[in-house]
Amino acid sequence: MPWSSEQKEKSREKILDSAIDLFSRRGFDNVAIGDLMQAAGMTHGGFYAHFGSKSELYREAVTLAARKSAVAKLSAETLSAEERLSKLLAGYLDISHVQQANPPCPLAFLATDIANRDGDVRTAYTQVFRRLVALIGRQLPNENGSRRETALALSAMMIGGVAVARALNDDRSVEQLLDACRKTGVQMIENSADTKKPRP
Amino acid sequence: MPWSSEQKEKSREKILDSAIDLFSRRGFDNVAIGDLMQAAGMTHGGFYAHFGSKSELYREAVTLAARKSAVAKLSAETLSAEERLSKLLAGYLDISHVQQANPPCPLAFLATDIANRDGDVRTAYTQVFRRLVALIGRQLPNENGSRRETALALSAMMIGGVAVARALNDDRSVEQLLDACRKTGVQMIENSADTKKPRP
DNA sequence: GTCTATAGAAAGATAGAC
DNA sequence: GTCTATCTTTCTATAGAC
Repeated sequence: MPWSSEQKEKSREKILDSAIDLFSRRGFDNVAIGDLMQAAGMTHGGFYAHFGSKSELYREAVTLAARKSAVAKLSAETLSAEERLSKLLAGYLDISHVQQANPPCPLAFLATDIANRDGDVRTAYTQVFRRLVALIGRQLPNENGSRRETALALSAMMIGGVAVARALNDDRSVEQLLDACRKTGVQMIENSADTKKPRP
Repeated sequence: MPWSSEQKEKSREKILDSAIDLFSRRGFDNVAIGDLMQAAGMTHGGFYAHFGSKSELYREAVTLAARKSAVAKLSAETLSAEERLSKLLAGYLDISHVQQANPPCPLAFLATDIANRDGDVRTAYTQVFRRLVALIGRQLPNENGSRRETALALSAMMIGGVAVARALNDDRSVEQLLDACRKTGVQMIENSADTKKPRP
């Protein structure tokens, strides 16, 4: 790649990184192109050399955020299924994730924000969600046919837990919520291992 | 109440109803005062005779939405604990709720939207969340000490399920997600009834 | 209390210099 | 490719007539 193109690619990545951070933190509407570009070390005029519109950037940012999130990193590590699930639960439902210390999961940080838009961003979100469900499903024990069901419900609880925690105004409630979701998540995984039979 | 004040109260309620509907549908930033007032049958100039600012209306709308939601209505009906829980799960995680056919639950529709703001709106959201958790907790069997834990996790799953469903672009995925959350919710309630003992 | 009109600010997108 | 400057639209909030 020639030097000029290499520089362009670097700028583009900087914009995307700023976008992931700022969109997650404030939502689509509360981030101006000027904010994004300033965070990327440029001025607002240069934006359109990289992206056709703010919405287009949003779509790309959602997809990239998923690839950069702690969840994705976990999928690369060599771990047993149990370990991976347990790390996923603990890491996702952690206060540091809620406070966006780690690269955030767009599913939780942008859920209702994306519901308010149309078109490509929602398709991107849907793909990211499907991937999370599939990842969780693969780690679950497969003694019965409810793996996908458990994976879906577990995903909803994790995403909901973090999304709600971010909206709450009270630190104690946040900790209790995260803790409850972690513990219940473990139980859901254990129950998924049992074959389904009527209770004694 | 004199007639004039009575009329004012009626207008105020119309604005609040429009606010609940439109904020839930589009989020805070994508609703203009003009939209709200038009939906309420007035023009934008009259808004400030009723509310000091758009944010103030948002706070009031969140609280009122909780009181008007299907969840609140359920708490008034005379039902057994099991029936109430089962109706709550089924009604909340229903496609008609996701599509906002019923009065929507602000916890699910506004979660990340509210996380992006500060101050009073988040306090209102926190209160509404606490009330949902308390309502669910009261219906759960109390054989062990995990009622609050289950109530928190169940709330997170319900809210997350609806919030994610709203963002998804694919009807089949939405139905599967809602179905999985309903079924898993029932299991969580059943497990909560068991005393906690090591599995055989 | 509700209307029309408007002030004032912000933001998305474009133009043109370098 | 990035800059500054600007066009244009949109929106919150206010002013003043009725």
